[in-house]
Amino acid sequence: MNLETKYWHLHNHKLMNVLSSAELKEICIISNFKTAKKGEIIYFSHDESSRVYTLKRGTIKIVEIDQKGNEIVKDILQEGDLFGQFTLADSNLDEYAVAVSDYVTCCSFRMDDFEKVIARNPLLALQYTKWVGLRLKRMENRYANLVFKDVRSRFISFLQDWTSKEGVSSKSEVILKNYLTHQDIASLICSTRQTVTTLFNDLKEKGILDYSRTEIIIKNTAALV
Amino acid sequence: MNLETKYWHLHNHKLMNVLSSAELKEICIISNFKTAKKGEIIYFSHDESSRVYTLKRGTIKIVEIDQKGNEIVKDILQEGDLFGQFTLADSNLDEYAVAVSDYVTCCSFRMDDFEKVIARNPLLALQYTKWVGLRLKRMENRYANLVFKDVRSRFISFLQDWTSKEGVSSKSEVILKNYLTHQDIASLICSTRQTVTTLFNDLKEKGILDYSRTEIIIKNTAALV
DNA sequence: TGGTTTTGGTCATCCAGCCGACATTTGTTT
DNA sequence: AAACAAATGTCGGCTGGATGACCAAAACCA
Repeated sequence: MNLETKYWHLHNHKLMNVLSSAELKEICIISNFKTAKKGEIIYFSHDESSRVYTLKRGTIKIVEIDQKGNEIVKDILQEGDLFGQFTLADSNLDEYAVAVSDYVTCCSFRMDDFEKVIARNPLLALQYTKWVGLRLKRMENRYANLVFKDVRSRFISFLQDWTSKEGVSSKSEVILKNYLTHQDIASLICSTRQTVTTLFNDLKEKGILDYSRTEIIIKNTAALV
Repeated sequence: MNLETKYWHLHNHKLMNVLSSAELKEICIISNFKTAKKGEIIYFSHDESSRVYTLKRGTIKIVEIDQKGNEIVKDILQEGDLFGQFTLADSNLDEYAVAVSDYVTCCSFRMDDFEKVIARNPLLALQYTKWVGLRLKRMENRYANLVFKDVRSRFISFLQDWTSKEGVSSKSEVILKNYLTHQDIASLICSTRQTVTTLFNDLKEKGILDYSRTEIIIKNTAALV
């Protein structure tokens, strides 16, 4: 089982199990709910004091900005994921979260409160620690990808990951609901819009996939190597 | 205070404080001590079951290897740092640790045992999570650096970080004990040996620094921008 | 329904920095 | 001290993929 898959399982089961315990409900009373439509900004790291968010529904992207205003899409998150100041450490990088789908719902609470609950609940602490550890591993993976692989390989691993997470099999094909623009994908794999477009068309010509603005159909999963 | 500095303080004070508590001593009884000379490999991620190491003395480098055998220097660690399987999650990347200085001493314990202690000591868990969180932030920083900055800027930030961590002021200069080869530095900033050499000589010509195999003298800290 | 914005498609240009190749210097071994 | 190994210097050629420019197609909106 690869790392991404593990991550998926973990955040969807283990952490959420603990998070839905009585202790967490206590937090959720003091928590805020927020809803957003496509394109709306849900959170901006400089706006407020440390908060953690859980994504209840929908898809969002986390965008990171450096001092000079350059942006990269750092992550695409789905139901069950955590975001915000969850590392308990602040940084010199800003980030914000934007709704990518409609009907995004999330719930947030103050890190202080979360910390208190953690301090009283060792199992949650352990779970949470593991969760942060996985995030670190994921990041290390991305870093290694960027260092070792060329754009084409990064693009293909990206498609593979995406497929294994959200792909829906149908006959011999796998279908992905596409809520990302070429620009988004480019940013995730650290490339440019134009290059991503070219790669898509290249794979299309080779009969490996088909795509439109709304969906991506992987026709030949095996050839995606 | 910048991220690197915070990290420095944290790992040198907060975590170590907790780690030296009674609970940790308990772990340390079942722990192994290891010593190594320059060039010796201390740990290899595939060799053994999950262990965590604390570096008691000396300097080591962590080298990461991907499936194809490519290597990058992931980190340079000093006294007080943790390494090994500390994320509680395994990965598809291998890594090993090599002594960079002589007289490296470290102590290791099984992750299982550490987990047990964490499960009984929520405060330690919190502290530990913060520590992992900092590592994550550091990694995110490196990633952003790689994406946004060119080699020259990365080289310069590297020197700045190094200086702020280990620089010794003397008159108007700052002296760094140099235990890294150009190859090591290249790998840390994701470049090549040749480029690093060129950059060193460029800064030397501009009167910003002087260097030999044993030390680096930053003559003009301000110009290092 | 027509105009405006966003996204996708294609191409020619260009350059940072990698790569290979080789020389020189420093350190280490026997 | 000779022989060897490791680290540093230097250079020219080469290329992946960024950049900018411009157009076409969808999607959105008034």
